[in-house]
Amino acid sequence: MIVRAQHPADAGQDAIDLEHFLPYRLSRLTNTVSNAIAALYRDRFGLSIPDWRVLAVLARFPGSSAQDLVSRTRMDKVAVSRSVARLVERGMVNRATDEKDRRLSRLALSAEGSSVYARIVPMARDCEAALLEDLEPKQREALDRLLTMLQAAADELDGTNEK
Amino acid sequence: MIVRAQHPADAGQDAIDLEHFLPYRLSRLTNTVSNAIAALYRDRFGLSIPDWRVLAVLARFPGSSAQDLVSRTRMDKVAVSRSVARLVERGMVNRATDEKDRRLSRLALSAEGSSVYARIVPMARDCEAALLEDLEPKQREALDRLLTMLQAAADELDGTNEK
DNA sequence: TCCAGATGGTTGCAAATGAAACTATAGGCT
DNA sequence: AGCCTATAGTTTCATTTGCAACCATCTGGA
Repeated sequence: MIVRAQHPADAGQDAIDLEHFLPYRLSRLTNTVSNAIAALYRDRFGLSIPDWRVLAVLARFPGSSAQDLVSRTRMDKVAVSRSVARLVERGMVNRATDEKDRRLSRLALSAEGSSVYARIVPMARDCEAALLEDLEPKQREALDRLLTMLQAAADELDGTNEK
Repeated sequence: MIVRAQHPADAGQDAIDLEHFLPYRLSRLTNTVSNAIAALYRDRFGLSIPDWRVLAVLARFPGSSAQDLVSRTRMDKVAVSRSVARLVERGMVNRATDEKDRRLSRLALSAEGSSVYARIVPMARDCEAALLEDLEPKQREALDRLLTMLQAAADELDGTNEK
């Protein structure tokens, strides 16, 4: 059934059109991308996005502590703790207590973890490539700069609202 | 305490640096922005972001059905149902059963809802303005185009992965 | 040495989210 | 009319998430 189209209220400057509202557009884009990618990791490897992020950091920075993961991924420390627990449980990550400071664990990919990671990387790259496919090199540079600036502005926003 | 920096693994092309990985950057940016905005709505008006989205659509398209809200906001229909229930409960939205098709409700802002909406709009605009502050007009246009292209590519991705 | 406060990490609980089942109404087909 | 399927919307349940409280360990100063 076709739902009758509604007449836009003529609210002029006093209304916001979500379709053109930057935060909404960002949110929609991110959700679409994240869902597509999450499906990929989940279906093939039973990994969530947080899991994948942990793997990615450990591949690049073996021996990271949970705290290192928090700062590198910007994930919540609880999310990190749980991802790590899952991955250790599944034999993808090895955990060893640091001898110097017994509060922290040194984490690294196991052979199994490295193997899974190596199989995911091309998929992740393909995803990114598909997103950027229609952008010319100049546009990609522009995107890079814009994202950096927006993130800085957002950090600012977040900081000032906080109190 | 300063955590000892880890040596990046020299994995060359086989590793992904999250900091430069587009889906991750998008996700991070969106989270930062959403959190900042959510805090704003929540603290002042006890509204969640889904609530705010429903208000925004109803302000522009009074008489929308729940289904209209779903297609306009891209929210899940369950989320819409719950937001609407909350807002009706709190007297911000009026619900009336459509006479022609008694399955659907016609929704609209109440006076109270309009008033809250009117008070939020400037805050939302300020947020957006703060994000765009440092961008020149040309850059804003570029951003607009890029977001449109990325969303199209992401929709594509989502569609192809689906099966 | 010993205590107070800071830091690393986990656990418990409550709220948010999503998929699927369910109710109610509509509309087409025989 | 009587049935079958589709649509609108809600409810239920299981999973995810985030905050806060918590335990263990470390560090610096009296």
